[in-house]
Amino acid sequence: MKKKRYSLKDIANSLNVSATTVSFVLSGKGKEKGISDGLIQKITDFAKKIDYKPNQVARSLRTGKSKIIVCMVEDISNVFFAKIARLIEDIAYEKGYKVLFCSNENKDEKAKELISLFSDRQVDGYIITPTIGIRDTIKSLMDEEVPVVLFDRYFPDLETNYVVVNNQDSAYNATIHLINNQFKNIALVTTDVEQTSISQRIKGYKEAINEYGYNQCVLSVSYEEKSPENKKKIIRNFFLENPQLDAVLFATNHLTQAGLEVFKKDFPDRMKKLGILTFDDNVFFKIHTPSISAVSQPLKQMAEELMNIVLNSMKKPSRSIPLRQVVFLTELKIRDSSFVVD
Amino acid sequence: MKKKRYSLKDIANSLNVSATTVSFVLSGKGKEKGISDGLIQKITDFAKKIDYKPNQVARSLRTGKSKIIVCMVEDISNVFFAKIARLIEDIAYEKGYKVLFCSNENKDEKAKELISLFSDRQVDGYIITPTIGIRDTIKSLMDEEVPVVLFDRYFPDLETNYVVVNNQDSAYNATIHLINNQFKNIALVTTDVEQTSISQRIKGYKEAINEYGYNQCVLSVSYEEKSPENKKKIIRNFFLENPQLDAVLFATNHLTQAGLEVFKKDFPDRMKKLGILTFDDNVFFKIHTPSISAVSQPLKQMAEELMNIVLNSMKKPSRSIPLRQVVFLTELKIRDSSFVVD
DNA sequence: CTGAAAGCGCTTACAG
DNA sequence: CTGAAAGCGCTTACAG
Repeated sequence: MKKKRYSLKDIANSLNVSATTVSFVLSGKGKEKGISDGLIQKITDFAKKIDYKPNQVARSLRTGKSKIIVCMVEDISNVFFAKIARLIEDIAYEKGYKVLFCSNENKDEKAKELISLFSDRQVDGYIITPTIGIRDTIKSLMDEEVPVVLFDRYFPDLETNYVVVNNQDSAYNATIHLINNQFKNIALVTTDVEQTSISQRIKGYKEAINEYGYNQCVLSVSYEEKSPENKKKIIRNFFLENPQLDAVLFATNHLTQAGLEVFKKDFPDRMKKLGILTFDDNVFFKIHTPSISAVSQPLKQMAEELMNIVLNSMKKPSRSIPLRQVVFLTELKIRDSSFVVD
Repeated sequence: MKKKRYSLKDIANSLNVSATTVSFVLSGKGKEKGISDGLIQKITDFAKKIDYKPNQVARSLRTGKSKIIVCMVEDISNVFFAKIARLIEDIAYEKGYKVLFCSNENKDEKAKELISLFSDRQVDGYIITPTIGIRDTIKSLMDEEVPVVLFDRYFPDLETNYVVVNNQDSAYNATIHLINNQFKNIALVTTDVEQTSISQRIKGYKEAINEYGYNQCVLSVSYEEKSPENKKKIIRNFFLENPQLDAVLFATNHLTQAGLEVFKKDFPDRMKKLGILTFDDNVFFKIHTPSISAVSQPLKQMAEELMNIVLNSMKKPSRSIPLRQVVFLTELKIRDSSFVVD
C-alpha cells in the first residue's frame, strides 16, 4: 500500500486549472501574478487537504538551488567540531537550509573527493575547514561563484571568506600566563599538520618564550599517527626525555586528551606540579583534576558569522559581494592547572 | 569566468552520437547494451578529458534515488552521538553514500519536520533515534517502503528494524557491581524522557536494588531543563537532601558530566568516597579523577549493523525483506570510581 | 486573470 | 550496434 505522492499536475488536473497557476499560487506568487483570490484559496486549501509536498529534487533541477549547505570539518567526532556543527545546524535550519556534515580527516584526497561529490548535487554553499592541499579546489569553487567560507584556518595567499581566531596572540598570551605563574620550562605539544591555525599557535608560543629568554621545547606529533597508543607513547617519551619541563601548552584538545591520559597513568605525581594549558575548551577540562586552563573560542558567535557569510554570498551578483575575513578573539579560561602547587 | 558545466548532451553533440549511447557508456552499461569497443573508448576518453560530472540532481529526479542517507540523532554535539555519527559516515562513504546528520533534540515537532523535509528530497534511507511521539511518522515512512532503522531506542508496539543494547541487563549488572563493592545506598540519576532505553535502565536498576532489599532513590531530571546551571542545582539539591547516598548510577553521559561538575565544586570530599558509574563511555571518564566506571556500548559494531540494515532494506522487493532487530551487549568498564575508598 | 509549452539533465523502454 | 523520444516534477518566459 505504498502511498502515491501527489504532484503539481495532480492538483492542476483535480482542480481543472493549469500547472502554471498552481505553481504560482503555491510558491506564494499568486497575488503578484494576479491570480484571483478565490482560486488562490481553492488551490491552497486543496494542497493542504492532500498534504502536498513539492518535490525538491525537481525544484533543484529547475532552479539550480538545493537549500543545502555543506559543512566540512576535520572530524565530526572531535568535541570542538561537533559543538560548532550543532550551532551551525541550528542557525541553518532556522533559515530554511539543511546542513550536510562531513569529515575530511585532514586528507587532501578525501577533501577533494567530498567537494566534487557535492558540487554534483548543486549545493548552495560551503563551510570548510580546509586541508593544506586543497587551495586550488577552493579557488575553482570560488571561480564558479559558489559561496565558500573557510573556518579555523585559511590560505594566506588566497583571497577568501574566512572565520578564525587570533591564534598567535592566544598562544602568546597563554604562554605568558604560564610564565607569569612562575613556570620556566614550558613545552609546546602540537601536531605536525601544516595549517595557519597550528603554525600561528607555534609562533605565539615561541614569541613568548623568546621574550623571556627561556628554552623552547616543542613536540610535534604526527597527524598520521592514528593509533592512540602510539600517540601516547610519543608524548610519554617526550616527557621522560625532558625531565626539566614544568609546564606544557597543548595546541589541540585532542592532544590534551592523550596527554592527560599519559600523565594520569604514568606521571600522576608530576602532573600535580605541572602547569597545563590547552587550546579549545570543553566541560571535561573543567571537571578534570586539576581543572585545566584553556583557550576558549567563541563558538556561538563564530557559527553565526559563518552562516551570515554563506547566506550573504548567495545574493546576486556574487562578484560584487566583498569578502569577509573575520578574526575572533579567544578567552583564556584560567583554572587550577596553570598555577604552581607547592 | 564562470566555467560552464558539461552535460551529457554536450558530449553527445561533440562526438556526434546520441545521448542514449553516452548515457549507456558512462553508466557502465556499454558492453551490456552492445556498444562497440571503439565508441566506448572514445566516449570514456572524452568524458575524462573534459572532466565530465553527471548532474546528480537530474539523475535523482529520474531514478528516484539520491544516494543520501539521513542520520537523525538526538544531539550531534553529544559525544556519544558524535562518535557513532562519525563511524556511520565512514562506512557510508565507503559504500558510495553520503550522510545527512541532524539533531532532533528529543522534540517530536522537530523530528517530524525534519523527516518531512527530507522525504521531499527522496532520501534513500533513515537511521533515526526516535522521539516518543513520532511512532506514526515512522510507521508511514515504512508504509511508503522507505528503509528505516531505529537506533538507541524503539517502539515496542511497532514492528521496525532497530539496533539497541541490552539496557535493562546493563543497568542491572552495573548496579549489582556497585552492590558487590559494598555500596548500599545507590541512587539513579536519570532523565525524564520516556524512551525504551531510559525506562529499561530504570527497570534494571530497580530490579537489582529490590533483589537486595535496598532502598530505591531515583532523581529524574527534566529533559526540558536546558539551563546547565539549573540542571546542576537539581542534582546538587538531590545529593544534599539524601546524605545517606554512597553511590550513584547515571543513566546518560550528559547527566554524568553535570554530576561530576557538581561533585567537584560542591562535594569534593564526598566524591572521593562516592561510588560512581555511568552509561556511555568516553575518554574523559577514563582520565577523570577518579576514573569513572562506565557501561560501554560497542559503537563500531552498532554503526556497521545500522548501515547493513539500511543498505539491505534498499533491495527490492522491500516487502519481502525481513526486519532486523539487533540487541548488542554492553561492556562494563570497571575503573576507580566504583570501589570503596577507606 | 490564466494557460500552453519549453526546459533543467538525466535514464530507459522501444524501435530499427 | 545505435538513436529518437518520453518522462521524472518542477519553474517561468511568453502569449493571450
